Amino acid sequence: MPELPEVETIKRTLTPCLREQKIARVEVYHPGVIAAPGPEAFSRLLAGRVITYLDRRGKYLLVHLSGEYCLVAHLRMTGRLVFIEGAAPLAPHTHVVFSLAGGRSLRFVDTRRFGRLYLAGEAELETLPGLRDLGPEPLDPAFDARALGAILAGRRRPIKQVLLDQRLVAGIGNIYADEMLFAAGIDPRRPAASLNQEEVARLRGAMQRVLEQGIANHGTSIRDYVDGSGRQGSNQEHLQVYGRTGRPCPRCGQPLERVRLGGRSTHFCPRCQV
DNA sequence: ACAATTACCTGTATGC
DNA sequence: TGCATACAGGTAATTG
Repeated sequence: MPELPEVETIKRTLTPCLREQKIARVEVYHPGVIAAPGPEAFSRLLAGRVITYLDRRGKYLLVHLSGEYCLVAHLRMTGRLVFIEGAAPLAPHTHVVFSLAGGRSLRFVDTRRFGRLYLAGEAELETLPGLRDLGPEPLDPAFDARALGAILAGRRRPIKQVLLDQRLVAGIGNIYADEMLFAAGIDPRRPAASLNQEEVARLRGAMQRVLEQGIANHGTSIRDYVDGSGRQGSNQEHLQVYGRTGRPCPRCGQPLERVRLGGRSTHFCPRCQV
């Protein structure tokens, strides 16, 4: 499930394939995945535009286009954006095909159809619901312990739920939230405001380390995630707690536990995380 | 203003 | 074997 490191990896793998490519034609096989504008306008407005560069904001992928337009993608759970070299048959659940020159294409594939594509003018990007209310980028150098402390201050919700709230910090999902709280040695159920200064500093460091490791490993492929070239990442081999209920804690050997927090399964070590 | 809950989706795993 | 059910979870919308 694409979180910040996965979307960053997709951005990096797609960039050399898509830069300066012209979109010749757009086929929409499932209109429901186009959030805005309507599916016909989506195709019509995209045709003929040249991809200038790719960007990421939180879990959103931004494909900047000539003529001050931008294609925005959110892959949610099972969405994939993959670059295809030749005339390969359409994979099941292919909902949109962006045809490029020379038989190449960019394809949006999403089994569960949670993912959404938006086309917007550059000027209206800041007003897109979702993008508009995103919190700061956790890998921004400006995101220091003081910035994190300000976000946590006065919040009584469990720290994990605060980390998952995209309006407070952008890009963190269920897997990396569990991993960074383990790395910081903090119980995911603790009220956010109960963290002292030292714990906030530790968490901020853990957030950056865990996200950077995820990017270095090209993302976590547990079920569906693949990068822009269709390749899996390797970070699933480095997970310490996520999906490891009952197995020994890598630090102390105590069996890892799972609880439900805000409807999400939450994995942690009852001894190391206090 | 904030917090908790539900709808959206389908493939996979599990229980009987 | 076949069927029903649970589960995965990010976000928008809804309810409290």
